[in-house]
Amino acid sequence: MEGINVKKISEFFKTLGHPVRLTIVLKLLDGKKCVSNLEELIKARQPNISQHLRLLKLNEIVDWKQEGKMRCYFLKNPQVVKEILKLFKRR
Amino acid sequence: MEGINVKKISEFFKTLGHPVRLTIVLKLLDGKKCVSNLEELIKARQPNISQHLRLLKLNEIVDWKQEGKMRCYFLKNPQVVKEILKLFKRR
DNA sequence: CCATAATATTATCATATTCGAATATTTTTA
DNA sequence: TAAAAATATTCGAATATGATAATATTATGG
Repeated sequence: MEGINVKKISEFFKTLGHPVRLTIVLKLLDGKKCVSNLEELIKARQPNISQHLRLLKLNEIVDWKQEGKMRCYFLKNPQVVKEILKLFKRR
Repeated sequence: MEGINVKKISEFFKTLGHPVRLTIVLKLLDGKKCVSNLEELIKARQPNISQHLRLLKLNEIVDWKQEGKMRCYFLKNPQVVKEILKLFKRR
């Protein structure tokens, strides 16, 4: 409890604590996707998706790489996301 | 992704995504505590702590039992909390 | 270099969350 | 049963967050 950065951890959870952001993360479990892919998969507008992606990036949940004219986002650690979701089911 | 209740999962994370609530959860890892205990351990006022405990209860993260004149809160599944925190470190 | 496709940023408004103060409720004990 | 201790609830103001529209930026192909 002493060496623990409560602020950082709670921000991490807060980041996952929004339905659109969580949906993005779940979609990315299938593999990397560029913004326009996500736009088709999620009921949200492009600027909104970009805003959420920004937060996911800030919290080190996703990263991206440029591919042609598209920016493709992917999970930094898919395994951790999978296991967190598994734990949720046992909560 | 189909059988997944995005709303419920994101609310679960959102609940953990507040520094005071996360602190409460971390304190409860040491064992059950009544509200006045938590009041001593956390820099927040009693009504505020009760408000956060209410959310933690609604999201099935904690439960309580009456002990004398005190209401003692405990984690419903400490093991899951421990493992989620462990995963955070590997994120 | 220019046009365009793809994505990001900003400003703004609406809504949600949070905290404190005041008050209510509940439980126990005198 | 009345008082006191412990906790919960309600309300309001301040702040934070979210979505949209409008605009800006960036990268690539021509």
